[in-house]
Amino acid sequence: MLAEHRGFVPLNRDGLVDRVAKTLVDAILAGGIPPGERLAESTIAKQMDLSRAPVREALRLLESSGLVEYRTNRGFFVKVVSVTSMADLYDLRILLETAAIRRLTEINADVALPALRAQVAELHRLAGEGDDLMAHVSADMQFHRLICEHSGNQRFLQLFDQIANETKLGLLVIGRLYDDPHEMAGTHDPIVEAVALGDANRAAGAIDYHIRVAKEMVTQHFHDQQEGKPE
Amino acid sequence: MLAEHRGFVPLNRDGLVDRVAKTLVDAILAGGIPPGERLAESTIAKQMDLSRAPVREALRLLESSGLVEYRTNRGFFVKVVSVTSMADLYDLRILLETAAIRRLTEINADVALPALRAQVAELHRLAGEGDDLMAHVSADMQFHRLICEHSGNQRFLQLFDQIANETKLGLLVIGRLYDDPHEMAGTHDPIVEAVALGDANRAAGAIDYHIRVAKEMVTQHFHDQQEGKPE
DNA sequence: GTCAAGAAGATTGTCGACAAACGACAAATC
DNA sequence: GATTTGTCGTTTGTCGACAATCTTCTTGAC
Repeated sequence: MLAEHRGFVPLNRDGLVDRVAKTLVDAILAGGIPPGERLAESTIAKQMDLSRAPVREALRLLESSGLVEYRTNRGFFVKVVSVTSMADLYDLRILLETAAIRRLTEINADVALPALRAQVAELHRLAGEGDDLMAHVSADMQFHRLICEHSGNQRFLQLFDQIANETKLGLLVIGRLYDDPHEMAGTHDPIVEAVALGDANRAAGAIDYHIRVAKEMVTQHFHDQQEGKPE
Repeated sequence: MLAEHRGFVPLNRDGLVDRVAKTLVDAILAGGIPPGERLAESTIAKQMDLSRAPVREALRLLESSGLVEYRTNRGFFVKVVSVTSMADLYDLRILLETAAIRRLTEINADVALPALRAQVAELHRLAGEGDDLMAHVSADMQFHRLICEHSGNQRFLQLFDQIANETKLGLLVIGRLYDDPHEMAGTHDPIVEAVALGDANRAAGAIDYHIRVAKEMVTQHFHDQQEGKPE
């Protein structure tokens, strides 16, 4: 009953809001909609050939995952990522993931270890494959998600999912962190090894270091960019 | 109850969704709507004398603060608090607040200390005042909120606000944790003292202990209740 | 008496329309 | 010329109606 002409229209009636949200997330993360850009409800609705109601709800969803900002009577905007917001985000991730991997190592290592190893293998496979930035970032995040998933605390995973998209956005705004994707994949090895040894402290230290390095690179890139174009 | 039709103040229509949300939060936390209860949009809309649209948005807001659960095609329900969800929540709070108070002590103690002291004084004042459970819980949470607020990481505060209402809901479902409200107020003293000394480790240890004790009491209460009525 | 299929009722999902608010630009005032 | 005021087009805010879906109750077969 709904026409499927235009653009990238998802068209099963089931879970429409979720599909609209996903479409928007993909568009934002693909760089199709730059940070700061306004997201007019009627424009999106027209493009997807549906009414504003589901679009509005989808945008509210994106808001709670931090990709989008809402201002009363002004509408939704793609969130602008600043160096401090990214630094704060990485500090939170350090908290979350060190705690998660501690628990994982202590109570769930045998189940989690194969999954982590498989994901690292996937990272190396992708590294040999090509240089699809989005794919590398997603696979990296999936590794970190696995850690939260197997932490035994559902809320850890929930929190991770809440901040994952924003992290991705930050990484994609920056571009490439590592010149060699194999090097990036390799930075995960010490974490897995520590888990394999059953050494929770070492695992926590390894992931702390891993994320801390990433944070430094990210903040460095931001400073470079700001100097590059001081507007 | 609401829907100010009398008088001439229809200009105050600004932030309607927020006001609806607040009304609902108050109702839930006051126990007016028990956990598991369905929140029918049209019923609420009728009671507040407005249409379903703003009600729906308000409910989505509550969802992101964890007070309410949404199921596709079934609607919104007041979230049922379980012993594991509460335990997970308290573990997350331990993570968050130990880190927050570390940072506070190291970089912001002089500004934060007066605020913390004032809040403890307020706790004691309320303890002498009477036994309004909701007031005690709110004042307690405000103390913990101050810690996140002065942590220097905006995201810590954001996360705290996200889980604060759910914590309150859990506490109110249980009822009273401490027999003597003065005792409850007193448990905050070691935290403030450690901050005053500028000892971040000690402060972190103090709040870790503080929250851990609360967690034990909460889980204990839940187990007692479940035994009481095994359904 | 139990169970399944289906009708009836209630609730959510989506829509198009209108009202209110905002932002930009033109006109008026000093 | 600078500031204020007025107007207009665009976008969000809210609404009532209808379609799709779920729940409950009825009915009938076994």
